Amino acid sequence: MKELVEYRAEILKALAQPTRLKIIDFLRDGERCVCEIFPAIGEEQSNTSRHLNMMLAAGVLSRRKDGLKIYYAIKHPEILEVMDIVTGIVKLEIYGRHDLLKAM
Amino acid sequence: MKELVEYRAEILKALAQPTRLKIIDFLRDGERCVCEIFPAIGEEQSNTSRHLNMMLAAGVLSRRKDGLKIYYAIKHPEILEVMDIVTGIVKLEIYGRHDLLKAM
DNA sequence: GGACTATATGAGTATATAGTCATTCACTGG
DNA sequence: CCAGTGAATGACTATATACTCATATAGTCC
Repeated sequence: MKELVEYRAEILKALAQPTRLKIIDFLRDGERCVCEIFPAIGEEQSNTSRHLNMMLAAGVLSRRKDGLKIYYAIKHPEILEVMDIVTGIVKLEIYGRHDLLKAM
Repeated sequence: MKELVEYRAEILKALAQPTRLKIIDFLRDGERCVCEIFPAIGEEQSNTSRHLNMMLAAGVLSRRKDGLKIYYAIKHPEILEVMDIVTGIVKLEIYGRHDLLKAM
């Protein structure tokens, strides 16, 4: 039986990867189908599909079928709160480092 | 030069692992030395040290030396907010699954 | 049914990760 | 300086991860 700490790790791990972060960012304003997602983030369809399924399994995304298309959405709005907090921490951290000057 | 999305992933990754979550949980009430941390979480000293250093590098922990001992602490209180939000999501998720009945 | 579109998956590769055991480094007090 | 304690690191192993290319599924429309 899975421990609470493992469930927490699973959710955080589902967020802790650049490609998946791009997907989350892209889904901020609402659900999108795979055919919109993978060109937007610049990844292959197959790779994007795997990441989407992984986040679905972790409970981070939800999925809806509509004919041929499959729409994914952020399942819990709290995920976006987490993202905002982490972005804030990054900004704090960046002023203490010397290797990033862009994308602010 | 590292992208913003990579910094975010780095911080989230530093949190997304059971052993590291145990460390974070243990550091909730304040700084602790390595000699207190590794027995508390039930891991080897060397393994604990690696995780601590990893979280330090990611900007999640801070470190203070005092003689022989090295004290680690959670660097940003926002980290704890993230943890609380994720715990809340896990609890929501668990009621939709069937493989966890404990530790609530 | 057949052509077509959207998504998922199998198989493979290269790299990253978590962990162990043994050793080294850093600091302290006698 | 030496013995002892606390923390970090080297070397290694086993497993997980991200990705690619090719193929398989599932649904649509003629």
